[in-house]
Parts: sequence; C-alpha cells; structure tokens
Amino acid sequence: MNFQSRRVQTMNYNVSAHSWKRTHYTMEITPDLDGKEVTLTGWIKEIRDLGGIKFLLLRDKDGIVQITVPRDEVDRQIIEQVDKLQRQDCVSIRGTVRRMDKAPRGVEVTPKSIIILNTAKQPLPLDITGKTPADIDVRLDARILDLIRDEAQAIFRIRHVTLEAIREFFSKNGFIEIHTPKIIATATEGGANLFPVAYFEREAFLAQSPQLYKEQLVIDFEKVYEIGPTFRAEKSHTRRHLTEFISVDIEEAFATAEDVMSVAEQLLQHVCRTVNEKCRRELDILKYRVETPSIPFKRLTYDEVINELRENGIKISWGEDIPTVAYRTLGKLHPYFYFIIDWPTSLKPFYIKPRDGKPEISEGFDLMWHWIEIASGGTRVHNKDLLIKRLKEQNLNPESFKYHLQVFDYGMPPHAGWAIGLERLVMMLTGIRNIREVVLFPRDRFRLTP
RNA sequence: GCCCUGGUAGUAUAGUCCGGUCUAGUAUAGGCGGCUGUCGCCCGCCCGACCCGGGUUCAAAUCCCGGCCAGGGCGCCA
Repeated sequence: MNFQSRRVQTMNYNVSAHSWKRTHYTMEITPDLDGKEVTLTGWIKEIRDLGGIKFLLLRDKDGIVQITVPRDEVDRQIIEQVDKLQRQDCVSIRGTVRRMDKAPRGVEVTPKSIIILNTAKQPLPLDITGKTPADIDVRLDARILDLIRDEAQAIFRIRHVTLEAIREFFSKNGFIEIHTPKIIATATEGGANLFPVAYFEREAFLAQSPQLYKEQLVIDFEKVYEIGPTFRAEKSHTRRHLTEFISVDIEEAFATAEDVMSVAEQLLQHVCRTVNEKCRRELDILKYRVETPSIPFKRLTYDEVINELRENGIKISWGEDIPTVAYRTLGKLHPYFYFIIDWPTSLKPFYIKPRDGKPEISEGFDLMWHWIEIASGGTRVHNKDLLIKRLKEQNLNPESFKYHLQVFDYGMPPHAGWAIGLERLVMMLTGIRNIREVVLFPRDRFRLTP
C-alpha cells in the first residue's frame, strides 16, 4: 500500500466515522441479521487477543455481544482503535453482523468503525467479569463496577421484577399507592431509635415507618400501600440489618389480622410465581431456585412456638420475646413461610389490638421465612380511648400523639395492616445471604459511603 | 454497647501456629512481546504488597501492646 492510497483511505475512514447513536441493543443482534450493518454502544467487558484474531465482549444494559476482529479482514485504522481498547472503555461500534456458529449466541459483529467515547483507568479496582472474587467491602467501595457482574445484575433484575409484581398485585386488588413523609416532627413510637436531622431551626427525625400515616389514610382510601424508605438508628451489625431499607406497607379498612394475613400470603405466592416465570436466567446465574409456596401458610401460636422451643432445649417463659438463637431453631423446624400469631400484647406496639375478652393476647402476627422475620402486622386499635390506654401502658405520652389521636375522632374504621422488609424478601428470592448484596448502596452502622 | 475473627501487590490468596534461604510464593488484573476461533484462551518477559505506631530480639510479615479498618455474631431492633 503506497502513501497516497493509505492517505485516501484515512480520509475515507474519517468521512465515514459514524454517529455514535445505536441502532440495536446487544441482545437484538441475532443470527438472522446476518450481513446487516448495525451500530452498538456499550462497554468493553472482556478482551481475548489470539494474535491474528481478537474477540471483544461488548456489554450494554441487556447483555453481551461478541465483536470479532480478524486482522487481515479489517482496516488498519480499526486495528489501531481496537488495540487501544481496555476493559470498561465506553464505545460505539458500527459493524456488520455475521452469523457464526462458533460465536456466543451464534452471532458476532465485525467492526467497520469504532468511536471511543470514554476510557477507563487501568487496572480497575476489581474484576468486572467476577472471575477473580473481591470482598464485599472492596466491592461496595467500587459499587458501580461491582454492579456490572452477572450476579449483581441478576439480583437487581429480580428485585425489579419483585417490585413490579408487588405493584401489579396491589393494583389488581384495589390498593392505592401512597407516599407518607419521611421527615417527621417527633420521635413518637418508641422502640427503634430514630436519626435526628437538622430541620432549619428545629430538630426533626427520619421516619422509622409510615405506620401512623397509613393508618390514618384508611379513612380516605380504605386500602393503601406504600413502598418507601425507612430509617432505623440501630446499632445492629449483622448480615440481615440495614439502617436504611425499603418497607412494603399496607393498611386496609374494615379488615382484621386474618384478612391481611391472607393478603400477605397471596402476595408472596404471586411474587414467587412471577420471579420463577420471569427470572429463569437470573436464577440460573445465582444457582438458586424459588419454591412457589402453597397457601394458606402455617399459623403457629406464640404458645405453640415456646412449647416447641422448650422441646428443643430453649426455655422461654410466657411473655418473653424470642431471641435470635430460638429463631434459628424455629427456622430448622419450619423451613419455609409460617406465621407466628397470638403474641402477648406486651410484646407488641401500642397500636396492635388486644384480643376482645382476652386482652393479654394480641391480634398481632409475624410472618417468618426460615428464621428471618420478613413481615409483621396485625389488627389495629381503632378505639381512641383504648389507644390512649395502650400508649400509657407502654410509657408513651399521648400528648405527643395528638395529631394521630385526633384522627380517631373522625370515624376511624376497624383496620389492619402489615409491613414487609423488601430487602429481606429479595434475599429470600435470590438465596443471597448478606442483605447488603441486594441494596445498590447499602447503609449500615459503619457504612455511609459511597 | 459487648464478643469472636481477620488486615500481605489493583483483586484474591500462600506464608504467621513453631521469628532466620522471605531477596515474600501463586492466580488474576495491568505493561511489553508472540499466537486466526476465543468463550475463566494460551505462551514468554515485566511491574506491583507485609494496615499504622510502639515494644521484645542479634534478627519481626511472623511474638507482645495500643490504634485504625474490615467481616461475622450477640444484644438491641414495629
């Protein structure tokens, strides 16, 4: 090739430099597009250079397609561009689709023009192919790169499908989606510690639950649900605790605990079925299987639970809460979903209704999956005088609940509800053992960044 | 708040118990070179690390003390 012709070719190359806008996503590249010219955008995930032929794996939001570069079949300018490419460089590639049995998915693209839209600094802080594993601490520090891994992609697709299924279920069943304030005025409910925030000249708090608001809203909408963040300033540092997590809450007017337990069962069955149907590929990646539960779920009374635990060597006297070791034992005895009902009233929050005629027993329940609590709820107190009595019994000041209590003068119906911890549900659906894995940017006792 | 375990190249590990051929091994990533069908490609060469501070000792990655950081567990947690 003489100087003249090379120069002409360079000019042609420059003239033909394509717009970087994509024509197809990687997963749309199929063998039947053989011979067609396409433009793809994405990131280089892996490079395998065999000398005379080079394979690039181009990743976009849906998947991967192989870019094949046979040295003697493409322009020198392409080779020069390709030789510059590194893992995680951001590129636009225009090229020809080729049906090829030897390629992944039976198809590959041979480039005609490459635009490097941005480069990635090497070496990367972790292996985006996931072949060299990194500790969770390292991965969370470089979370954006970590989320490229197939496992992470699978987890968050399952999380997405879970949320979609939940919303679909609620819509079909007549619930309306609400959003209640996350900045609240007073630390009212007792129990979990709240995070204080500086709110202009006052102190405010991050909400630990939409509980009071959702109860009030049953007057206006009867059936409400909220999927939103909750904040808990607990010093727990375990693989099932976060300081910020997503709570899936419902509240329903003219309903009892048994009614909303039924809603929970149906919802979980629907979610498990949907994830099984829509996330086969993701479950394969995670090497996990979700069993679609049959309903109704087992209902164990608190009394039955403590008897069962006693038979297994764990002594709990009536009225005591169930410690973690005991839950682990219970999880072995009941390996899937089960409710624990008939809790002592003293162990439940003030808004849980004591049973009529037997007030030491409450109408509260917990929904367990193995040894982990994934939901809790119950029939609520809807009588104002009883609610005030319950507040006092729990050493809470009715005065600080004045805005909540006034609503009980406006025709508060009997109602019931529950809350599911979304992350714990996603752990269950993915088989992931550390809750931080199922949150994009987890917050725990010690982690506030990135 | 308490308890346990750990901290070695960008990442993941071996070595630590029982101090000395550790000039710190290996894999992967990264750099350079070679290789035309890879799909955890392969081959050769190279770069790169003992968390910080103090102590013991002739000698410390290794033992001791303190700190920091991380992981896990307990308590706590609607």
